Amino acid sequence: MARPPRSASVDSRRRLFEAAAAEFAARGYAGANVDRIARAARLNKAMIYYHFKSKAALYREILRDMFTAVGTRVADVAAASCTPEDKVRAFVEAIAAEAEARPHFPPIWLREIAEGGGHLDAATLNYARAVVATLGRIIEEGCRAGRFKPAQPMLVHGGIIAPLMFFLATARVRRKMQRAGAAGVADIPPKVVVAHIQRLTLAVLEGRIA
Amino acid sequence: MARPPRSASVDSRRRLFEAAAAEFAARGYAGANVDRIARAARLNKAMIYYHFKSKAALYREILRDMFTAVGTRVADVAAASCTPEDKVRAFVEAIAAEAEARPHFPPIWLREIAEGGGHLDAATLNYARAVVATLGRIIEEGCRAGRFKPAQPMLVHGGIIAPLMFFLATARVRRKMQRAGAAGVADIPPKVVVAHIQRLTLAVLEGRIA
DNA sequence: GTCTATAAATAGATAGAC
DNA sequence: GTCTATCTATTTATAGAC
Repeated sequence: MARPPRSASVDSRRRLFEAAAAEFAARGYAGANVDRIARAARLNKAMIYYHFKSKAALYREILRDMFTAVGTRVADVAAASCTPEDKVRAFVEAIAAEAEARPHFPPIWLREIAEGGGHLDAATLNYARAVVATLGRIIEEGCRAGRFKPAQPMLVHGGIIAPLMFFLATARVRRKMQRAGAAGVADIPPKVVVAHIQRLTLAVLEGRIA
Repeated sequence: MARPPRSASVDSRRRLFEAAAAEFAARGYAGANVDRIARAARLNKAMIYYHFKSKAALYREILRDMFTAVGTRVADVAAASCTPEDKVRAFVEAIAAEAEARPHFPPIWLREIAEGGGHLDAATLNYARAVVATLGRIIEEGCRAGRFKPAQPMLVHGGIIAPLMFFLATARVRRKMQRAGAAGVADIPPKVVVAHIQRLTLAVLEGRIA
């Protein structure tokens, strides 16, 4: 006996959300086309305006989803009871995991950086801010424990997310370059990148790179 | 006695090029508006089509200018006669210098990454490829001299340009976050970032981060 | 070389039927 | 909730005068 089907609209809303995320990732906010989004979701334009207020509102919802997911996840990391070193590793791992769960995440994040955060409303900007602040607290804790040297949280944060987003977002271009003849450019598994960034970050925090 | 004025069109072409670079950096390819570009250059739309074939061709020319500038500059670095360590430092410095000379450079580069290099024609893609290859040769040289451990050129390259573009491109967002209350987020001078990345890269190549 | 005016296409948003 | 049809604004691109 089949379970009573949930309202079809819940599903169509989710399909539109997914399709929109993919479209915004591939073409950016301005380049995205609501008609194409609707068709990718096997629906039509009008349904976007039924479920969302506008193209801009739809985009903001995707941004909020992204940044709140990362924000709450790293907050959990900071609250855990383990060494500062493990928290740093978990911090990197957490961002990578959220990014891998959402393939559209890295391109959209990169674009928002390029845009100067023009599409971020105050609340979402706050979540982005909180991520850096969380890392700052982990660093402080490590300093108090005598394991880390003091460091600018923003500098460390950039050192983590920039290469992470770069490698996750460039998988496609790198394959393109590989086909064009560059050797050993494409086959760098995410695991390797994450491990590399974890080691790098700890080396910085422990003052081993001067 | 005034020098005979060069043809006015040379100047108007350059003005359009500059205005276009700024527009593409701020809004991306799709978000850019040829009318706005023309007005920013104190000219009109028709002049864009007089000097350039199309919006797409204009954009491609900006990309080519960017990547050829970096490509030839790092080629000089690799050809210099100095230690591999100094070449690595100069490599980072060279990219930073070209990026600082063109404020539109980091945002556009970030967007191209996000886009998967969709706007890069074969020739320009080749220049991007050449930059990585050049770094690869510097690494090899260091390995032969027994100073570097073998490393994936692409991994090292990403570790350089990702944080570099990130910090140069985020100056604006970071100021926005600072105004919203985050402390010590905005005031990281480019010099500090470059020095940090130079040390980081050398630590990786010398096998000091494992 | 530079301009105005306009053609032609595209895309965000809504009305209204079912 | 979902669709078709359409309105309206925007925008790339060109024609043609000066």
